[in-house]
Amino acid sequence: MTAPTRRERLRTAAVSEIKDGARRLLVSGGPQAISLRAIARDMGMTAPAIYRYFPSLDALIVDLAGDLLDELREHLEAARDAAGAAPVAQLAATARAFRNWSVRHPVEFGLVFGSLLPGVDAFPDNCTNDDDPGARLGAVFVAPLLELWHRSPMPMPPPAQVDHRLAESLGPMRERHRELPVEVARLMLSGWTMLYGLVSMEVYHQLRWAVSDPEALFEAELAAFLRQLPAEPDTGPASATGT
Amino acid sequence: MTAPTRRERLRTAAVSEIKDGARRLLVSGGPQAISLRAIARDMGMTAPAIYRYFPSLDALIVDLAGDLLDELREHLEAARDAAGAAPVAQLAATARAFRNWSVRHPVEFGLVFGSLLPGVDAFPDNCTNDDDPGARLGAVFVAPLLELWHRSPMPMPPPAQVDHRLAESLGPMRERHRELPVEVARLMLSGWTMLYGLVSMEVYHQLRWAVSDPEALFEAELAAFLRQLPAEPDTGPASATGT
DNA sequence: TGTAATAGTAAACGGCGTTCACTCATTTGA
DNA sequence: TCAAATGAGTGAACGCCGTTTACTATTACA
Repeated sequence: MTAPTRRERLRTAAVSEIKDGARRLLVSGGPQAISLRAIARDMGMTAPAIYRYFPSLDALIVDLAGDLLDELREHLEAARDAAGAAPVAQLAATARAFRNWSVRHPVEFGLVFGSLLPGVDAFPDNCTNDDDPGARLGAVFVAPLLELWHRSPMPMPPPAQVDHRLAESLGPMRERHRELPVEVARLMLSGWTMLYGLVSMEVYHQLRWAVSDPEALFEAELAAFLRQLPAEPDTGPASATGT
Repeated sequence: MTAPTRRERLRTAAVSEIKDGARRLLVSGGPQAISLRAIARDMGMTAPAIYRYFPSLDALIVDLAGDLLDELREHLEAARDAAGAAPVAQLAATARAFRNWSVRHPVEFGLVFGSLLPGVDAFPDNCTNDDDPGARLGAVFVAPLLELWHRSPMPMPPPAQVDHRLAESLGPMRERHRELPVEVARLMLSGWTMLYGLVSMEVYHQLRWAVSDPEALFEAELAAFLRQLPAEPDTGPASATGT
């Protein structure tokens, strides 16, 4: 069970070579440019050979999208872990990392988050599945917010102020993260919406009519969001979110 | 100059028949399903004939996207005009109309706002061109906000609180709408980002992990945004935003 | 009435996803 | 050890696709 057989090694190597080729095509020519024949050509193979590894082109693209999502999540987690123990600093670092990756990988961003994937309804309707792109990324943001809440739950708006209908609607999220207060859930979703919207518009060049420096807008909105959070109690002398 | 010639009538009829076919294919099978051959087949023609009307498939799709954007804008303007004269009610109606159209036309939404269009960098980089999708829609929201400001400019945060770098970055937007105060610009962008992000995620099914009733979240965020605005001074007896 | 522009066709080129029948090397098990 | 089974890869073919080219009617106009 431990050592992969020779066949298995070759197989995984082929799979990743296929995905590498697909990503290269994606980056250079957009999602439309991904073609089995081109991938096979780059590998010195014929197109039907790829069907030994993926049942269809769409399946390959969905698989690639999943990999990209993992890559993004690891990027975020690395930034969070490098930001120290203060939840607010972690949140800021994660948000900045999300923007950085997206701006640097616009086509990949479009594949993961943009429109409904080529194969009609791609990312499945698993309401309660961890494979959801939003869910897996959301979790990275939920953790620091939740810790912040545990440290000083005061300054959040009281539950009564959260609309009853909204509170009921937050069910799926609070099932996933047990003991997540409604106010924290609402705050998290509000911040995530802002982040997602801002980065989407920047990546798709839909902010150029309004703003010449998208990073300035991003930093302003990020600061406005962090201002809603309680100050950290025990971080020590200078809680630099700095620069 | 006034009456279009017979040829012109036939031509515009053919153009709109082509676009109708393209949209039908778009709705039923996504952007990938739009093909010149299928359109021509539906029209009882051959594919090359379409080249008399559009220089390429990509050009046709870009043109269609422009039409969809106009349709959306007219939908918003109709909702705004039906909401009475109160700017806050107009804003609320416009935002709800944006969500309604998008949810009812998810594929069209994806074509207009999603990812970078099929033909690489589709919507051109006209920083100062009115054809920008964000710009044309943004204008619908700017007007009521600006009028609200003129009625009672008090409750906005003072200009000093708006970051200097952000203020400079808002140049393009403020050139387009003359005499638009920085605070109003910032508030408008903040609301538009929220609206765009929320609707995008709902349309692309990226909220299902968190929320069972997206409309509840939408209404909550909309209410939170409107709460930032000053109360209207002179609307009369009951300024019902109601139902 | 004759000429120029216009709308359309048929055929062809190259590219695409996918299927099918086939070969060949590798692994497996008696 | 040797035969059977499995896996990887090929080549040909089918039916799509966008686009170009040469060609034919039809319409508009002077």
